[in-house]
Amino acid sequence: MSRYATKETEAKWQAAWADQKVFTAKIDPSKPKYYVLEMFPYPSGRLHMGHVRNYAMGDLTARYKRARGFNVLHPMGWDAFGLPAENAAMQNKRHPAEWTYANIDSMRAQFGQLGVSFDWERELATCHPQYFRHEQKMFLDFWKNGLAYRKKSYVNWDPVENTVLANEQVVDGKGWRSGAPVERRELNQWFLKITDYADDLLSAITTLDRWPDRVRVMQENWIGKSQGAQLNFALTEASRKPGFEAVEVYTTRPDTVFGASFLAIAANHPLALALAKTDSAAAEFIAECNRLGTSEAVIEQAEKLGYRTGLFVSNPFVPGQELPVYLANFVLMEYGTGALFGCPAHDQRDFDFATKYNLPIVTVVRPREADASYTVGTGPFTDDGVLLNSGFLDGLTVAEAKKAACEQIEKLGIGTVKTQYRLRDWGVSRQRYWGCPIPVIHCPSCGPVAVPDDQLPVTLPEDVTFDAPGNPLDRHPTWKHVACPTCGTPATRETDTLDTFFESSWYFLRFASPRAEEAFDKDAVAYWLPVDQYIGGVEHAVLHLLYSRFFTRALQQCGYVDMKEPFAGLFTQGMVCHQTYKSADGQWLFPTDVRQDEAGAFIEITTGQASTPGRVEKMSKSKKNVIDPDEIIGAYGADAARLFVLSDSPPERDFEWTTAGIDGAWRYVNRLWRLATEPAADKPLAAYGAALPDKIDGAADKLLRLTHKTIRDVTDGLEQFHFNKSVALIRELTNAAEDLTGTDAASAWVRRFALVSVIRLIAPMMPHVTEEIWAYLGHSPEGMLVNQPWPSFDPALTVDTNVTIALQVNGKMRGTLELPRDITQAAAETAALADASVQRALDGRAPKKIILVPNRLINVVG
RNA sequence: GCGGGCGUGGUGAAACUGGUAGACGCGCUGGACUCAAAAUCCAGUUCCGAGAGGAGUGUCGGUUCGAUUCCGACCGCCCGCACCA
Repeated sequence: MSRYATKETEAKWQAAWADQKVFTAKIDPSKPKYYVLEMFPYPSGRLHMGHVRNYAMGDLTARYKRARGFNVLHPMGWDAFGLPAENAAMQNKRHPAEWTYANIDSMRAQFGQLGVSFDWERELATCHPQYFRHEQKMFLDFWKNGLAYRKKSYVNWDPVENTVLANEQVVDGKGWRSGAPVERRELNQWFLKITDYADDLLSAITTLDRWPDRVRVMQENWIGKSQGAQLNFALTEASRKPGFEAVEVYTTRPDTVFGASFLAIAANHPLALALAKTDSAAAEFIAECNRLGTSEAVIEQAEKLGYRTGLFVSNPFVPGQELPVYLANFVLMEYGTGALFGCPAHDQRDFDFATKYNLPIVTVVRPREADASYTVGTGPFTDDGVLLNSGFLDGLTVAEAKKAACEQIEKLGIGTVKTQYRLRDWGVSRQRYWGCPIPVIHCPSCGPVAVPDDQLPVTLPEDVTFDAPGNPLDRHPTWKHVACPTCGTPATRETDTLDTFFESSWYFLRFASPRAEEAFDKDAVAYWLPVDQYIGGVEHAVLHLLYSRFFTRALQQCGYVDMKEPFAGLFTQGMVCHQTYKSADGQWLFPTDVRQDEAGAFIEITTGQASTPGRVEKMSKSKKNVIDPDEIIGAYGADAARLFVLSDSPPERDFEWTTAGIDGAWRYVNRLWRLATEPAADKPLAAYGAALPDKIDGAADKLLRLTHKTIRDVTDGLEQFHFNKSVALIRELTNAAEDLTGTDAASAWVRRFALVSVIRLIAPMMPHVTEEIWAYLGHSPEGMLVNQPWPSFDPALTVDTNVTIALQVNGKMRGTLELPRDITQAAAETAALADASVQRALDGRAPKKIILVPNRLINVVG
């Protein structure tokens, strides 16, 4: 029995596709275009199984759409800036560029072995000056158009590393590498004005009808629109300070102003800072808050604390009522006005605060069914209800009272109706070397000045060291010292680089014309964009996808492109998981370090000791539950690996890698190969080009009809991203083709038709073995399988002449009947009542009613 | 707490708008081939029951001739958001 030779065959076809430039995309206005894009990878050096799954799906889509007659664009590039390169530089004394480009080379080779249909002529790497020179221009254009600005902002500062940390890099309030407590520090940072587009980004979500609901919901939550009022609480005479007449607060519950019992302001609120100058206890409290860091997880865990300032404000709705002003560690300067009023009776947090500091709790909303004597008890009442103890609002519902309160606020001239967003402007400054330099020069007399066009790109100096903490750009002896482009006096370059989300916010546009002198060739963008199908992990549901949506709008505003939504269709695939194992002393073990003994117990191979199997979790280096794609491709070939990751689970769900699963896929590859090359004596295949037999009936006719049905259903499955169902249908057809015996011409012809249909349907998943079988079966004169159109089906042959109908009595299954299609009610009744099991179940009773669902079932009610 | 999703054999999962639950795969059991093993092939595999038959899609209830599917209550799991004023 011959085994299919994966290595030689896969390499052969990969070379053939490349030689004929099969996947090179060219603009062709006569054909409909289809842009398939998988999120481009960070060049870590090796593909992991998550990549294999992601790119198997993208490649399937690209190859399928090509066969359907689309002009497909399927490019690949590298998200090449980022921290790991700097970490590697520190550990291995290798320059980040050298390390990155070497990684790109090895990953490109791995993609080649997988047989993914990329157009490599469009390859780009974001760390290349020919890429980021456009990005620097964009940044400057954003600045000119008011979409980029500089402001002081609080960051997570690692005092040992001398750098800013992202929130994810802060673990338990400490730097992930240094272990030093993270500080809140105020730095001058560049921001992009994503908030300008908050409302548009939110309302346009409804147009993204080919995006998963959950991603749309996540973006809605992230933008976090709320409607409310901004209003002033005047400071009492005794509390006034120069420049502070009142405290402005934001509220979504203007209906509860009558129930206010305190004001709370952020520790870094201007009033708090003014107060700190004369009040050392307040200054102490503020310093304590700043030690907390800015990570939301940290803030959440911290105890809610207040400091009573001794200042008072007047309640604008209750003449004469004075409310104490607190500094509070839970009030965020970044949201609203950095100040709020507390209404303990109708808000959980305010209730807790009031209880802790013994503040009054005034009930101003009662449940509809309660009477006017209602007061809140052990907790706040936060539902809808009716107002009381609230002067002109009494008797109104919450919604009516909000409206009335807002009108009153505007009439009194103390505030306005205000829509607020949770979304904040995008901070893009990073104190890092391996990123795109921000093309700005700081001049002592002119301030920040744009680097002139003819001096772009600003490139990174290569002679840098990573042996000291902090930013190598900042401590480089010469790089930052330049003359001011405006006045010529000595000035310094901006030493921060851009957040790497910047590069990934426009690469999908650059792919349309990757070698164009301008950032974008207008015709190419007009033809290829938007991306028809974007595929990637759900972990990018908010940041990358929201930034890209904003960026496209910003580019439109600056005249670069004429569109605002970059991704028409989005698919988020699940993670690749694997069982974890621990050794006897509690260390993680690689799956390859563990075997099972005869009894099924897990044994650590090197020590012979028992190993404990743990949960099935996302493959990660730290838990060692990883499988190296190279080893799998070496042992089983790319086709088996691709088939397995597509066949076992719905693509949006997590996928568990198992040895048994890849074995099963491997068996199928070989089975197909044998069916084509060594058919059994009683199961011959017709010769290439054999004429359609005059008569096909019996079992051969059934297989013929099943083949047409399968072509229809597999196509539907692929259109809907139900890859696992399509695989199941193809395997079913394979089984049926193998089950048909007979050496007659009709059987041989149909058997061949079924088998050829199988390889054509599964070719987008397993492109190599199917190409080989196609050639083996004599189709070479028609050209390669990769260039064949998608198989079509004959609707007339997707229905059977006879159908199997379920037979029920009172809704319970009593058997099945083989009947001609579309029989009449009368014929169905006769057939059903003649059935022995129906008579037994009726037990002599007369049928009251007989329900016929055409070609499906007959239900006798009796 | 708010929002979204999910719960089906030993296991990954199918079942279109209510109409034969468990397709397809994995595993397992038995058999064939083999000196033997691997590979391959054949048969079986939801549970109880020898059988007829009965039960069964997280739990309880409802609608219906008929419910994995629709409605109500509950239990459990996953994901996102959250001192957001």
